[in-house]
Amino acid sequence: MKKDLAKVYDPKNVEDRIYREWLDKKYFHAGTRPRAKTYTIVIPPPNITGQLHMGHALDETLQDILVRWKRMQGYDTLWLPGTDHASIATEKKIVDALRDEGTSKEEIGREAFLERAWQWRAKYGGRIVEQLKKIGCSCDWDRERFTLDEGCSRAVREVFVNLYEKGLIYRGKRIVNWCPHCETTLSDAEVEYEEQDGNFWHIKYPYSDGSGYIEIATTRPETMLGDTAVAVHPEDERYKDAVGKTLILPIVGKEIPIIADTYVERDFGTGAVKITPAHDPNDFEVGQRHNLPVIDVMTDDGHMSANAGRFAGMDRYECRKAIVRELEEKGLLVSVEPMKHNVGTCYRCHTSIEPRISTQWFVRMAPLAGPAIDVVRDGKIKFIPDRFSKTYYNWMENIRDWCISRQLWWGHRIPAWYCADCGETIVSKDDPDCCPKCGSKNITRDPDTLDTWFSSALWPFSTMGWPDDAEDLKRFFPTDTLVTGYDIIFFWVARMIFSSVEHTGKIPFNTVLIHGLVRDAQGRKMSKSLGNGIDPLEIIDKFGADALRFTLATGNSPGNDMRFSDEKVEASRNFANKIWNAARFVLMNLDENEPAPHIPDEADLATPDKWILHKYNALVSEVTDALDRFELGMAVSRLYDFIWDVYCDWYIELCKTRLNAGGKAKETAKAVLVYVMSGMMKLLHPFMPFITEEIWQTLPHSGDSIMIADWPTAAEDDYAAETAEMEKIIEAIRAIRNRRAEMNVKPSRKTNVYVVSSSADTFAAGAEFFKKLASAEEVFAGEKLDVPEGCVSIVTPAASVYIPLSELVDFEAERARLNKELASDRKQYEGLTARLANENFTSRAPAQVVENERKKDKELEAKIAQLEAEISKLG
RNA sequence: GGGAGCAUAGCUCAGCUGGUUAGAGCGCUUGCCUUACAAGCAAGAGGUCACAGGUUCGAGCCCUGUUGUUCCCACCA
Repeated sequence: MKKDLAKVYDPKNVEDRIYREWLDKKYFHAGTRPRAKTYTIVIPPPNITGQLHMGHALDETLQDILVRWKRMQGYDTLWLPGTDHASIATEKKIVDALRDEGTSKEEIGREAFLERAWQWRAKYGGRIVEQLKKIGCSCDWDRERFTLDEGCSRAVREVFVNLYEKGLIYRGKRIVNWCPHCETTLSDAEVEYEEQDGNFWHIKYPYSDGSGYIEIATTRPETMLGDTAVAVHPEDERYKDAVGKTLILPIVGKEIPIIADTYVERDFGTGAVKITPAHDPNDFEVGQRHNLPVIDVMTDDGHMSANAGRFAGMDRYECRKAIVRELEEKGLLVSVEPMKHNVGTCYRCHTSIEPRISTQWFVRMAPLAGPAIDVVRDGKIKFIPDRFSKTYYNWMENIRDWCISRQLWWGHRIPAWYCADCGETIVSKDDPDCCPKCGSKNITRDPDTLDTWFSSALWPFSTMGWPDDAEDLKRFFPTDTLVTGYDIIFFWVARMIFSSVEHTGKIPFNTVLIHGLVRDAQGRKMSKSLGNGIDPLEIIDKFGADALRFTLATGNSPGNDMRFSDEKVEASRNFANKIWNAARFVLMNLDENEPAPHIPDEADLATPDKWILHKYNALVSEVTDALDRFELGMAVSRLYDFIWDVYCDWYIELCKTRLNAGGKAKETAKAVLVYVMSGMMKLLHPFMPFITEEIWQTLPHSGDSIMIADWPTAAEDDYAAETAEMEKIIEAIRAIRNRRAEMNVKPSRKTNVYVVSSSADTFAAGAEFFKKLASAEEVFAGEKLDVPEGCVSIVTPAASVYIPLSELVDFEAERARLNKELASDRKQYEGLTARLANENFTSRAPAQVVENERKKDKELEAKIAQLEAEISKLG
């Protein structure tokens, strides 16, 4: 047995070695307990472009805690890992690389481009996986998946074709969110709104007949090049006679009608709205109602198109300036009103979105949303905390059709072909070689790919072999817990739910554990642009993975953000070190060939043993209950308190005398120390896997790894009486220390201790503890006792304690102190007595509560009597 | 415009279904190198639980309102 452990715990000597052992022994592998119940988590697949950031670290830590805990409870546990192809982000990396090489994706062509992307994935896609391993993730790496691998791709195609055949996927011309930088559409969820300073330009639109003008206001003057009408409210008195007349569109010079539509708000702006059907969703609808022409004045990359006439080729913002300048020159600009407004931006590159007419593929959401709402409403899927179900309902109930086609190459290519001869659209699971309608070979495949989130939406079942009736799917699907941040509910969680319900007829998971964001020490979001991100790997390097995990688990309550700072990790590191040293202490008292952890014969147990076992049993149920409720932060802080305050600060100290004494007493103390320490390590293992394994392996143990050890179960004990006795002693020791500290008595100065108490036997039996922990020379205990003159008196509910320090006693101060304590106790006693006299309280409060109050009342009564006696002794 | 969260010690936060005198970490004060640990030990100071009402025998916790703050959704050009 290895006992010469270093004084300071060094994670670097431990973590990688232990992780490798776990891997070698295949402990992460699922499916090895065929008769056990399953517990399954699928990882939220990190992007292959990604570097592990603090958000991942939190997310993975929480998942690993759950998975390790369930594994120890005997479940056949699967944590399925994998990565996401992240179409936009990855494509951008490749495009950038090509640009640096002086070429472009168009130049090298689709096939070569995809080859590059796969190379890129091979090179960098594994990086994040290695980083997950550093934090100790117990994923089943044999089942690692990728959203663009063969199986996932087959599922995507199956789903697309099924939905198309059911009429739930359609192709249509709609206003979409267009990112001019990424040059693709985005779904509504992928647009982030930012408040920006802008202007409200008021412009004159003259009547064609020369009878004056209508004033309109716009925040995007460049779009006027695509105006095809001006709309007013049908009941607006001001424009009653204008409807039906025409205006001359300034700069363009073309005639446009004035139409009436209830969409217009009379009270806003001038009450007249320019209608640009190609660049605004509302205008598009107005245009549909009034059969207006649709003129797209922009290009894919945010420049003005040929439809913009002489402005063609100009950047959209340059064009805006040019238009305003020209309006001003022509005297058509009435005013410029500065205003803040929300501008939609691309969630990847934060370029302003251009609403734009386009023919795209959409998922019809209304029929999918209903059943997806029901499974949450019926309690089949639970959000933790529950308030996020409201967020979910709100989104699902108001959802619009989902634009799923992307003008990208890296992704799942849409399985649709168009026949050049008859115009047929062919959507098929297998690539067709001719048009099934007219037989023409002249068919071309849609060039677009699908939204990345379309494939992630299938993740819980596409990774397990669906649509086949695969073994894993049968055994591990539906999964159990999904752990993710609240920022991703719409993108992913909601879409997994409706996809799974639609395609498998089952819920994808029963519980969604939502966590918040990890912020910096000032509470700011960690971001690249702010440069305030903290690299988890650096933290691991500096403090160890266990310390990082402990910090993330401790600071976290479901759904809430947390602040991260080095100081917090330091505290966690110190805790790891504390455990390490406690283990060192236990180990240095052990002999060769100690038996495996066990509880000694009850007859041999000393009071502190029964006390710690009683508290340990309570701990086991508290920790397990907290985990059952997904209160991981609660569970881990209970462990922290027990290990540090109960086991280290008290139990170890209480054992020292017996350990020195040797013999049977030592054997018993050792056994209980080992038993409780081993149990604590098991309870802590999900949170701090490395150090607990290292210590568990060093302690006597049975089995090969703490990872597959049995999760402790709380034993029934009847040690309540001994526990109460021990607490009396501890209380008295604390009181003595307190008095000595107040009087500045050095620990090295020993004094006799006299304890007068009705529980004198308890204190007599605890004499060794007073000697060891309260600087006692000799301990005298009795129900009545001859106490020397000139003692300091210390009153606890259970005892009056006297220590002869006459020369140090300031009798005036002593009297004042006792009186102060008496006053405070009396006040409390009166409150209690009043409460107990209240019929309303005694009859309505639970019996247990009343009982506790009575007990407390009696204790206080006794203590007050003692204090009064002491005061009168002082004269 | 709609919805949600937060407000507890100097700082960061716990406080589980309402039940003694509200806790922790960090910081601060005092004393200790007590043969596991100075990344430690012992003791201590510090809070009218944002504010105002209400329900209750009892409220940090439940209800109503107010203030401050953060976030999400919607997007009147």
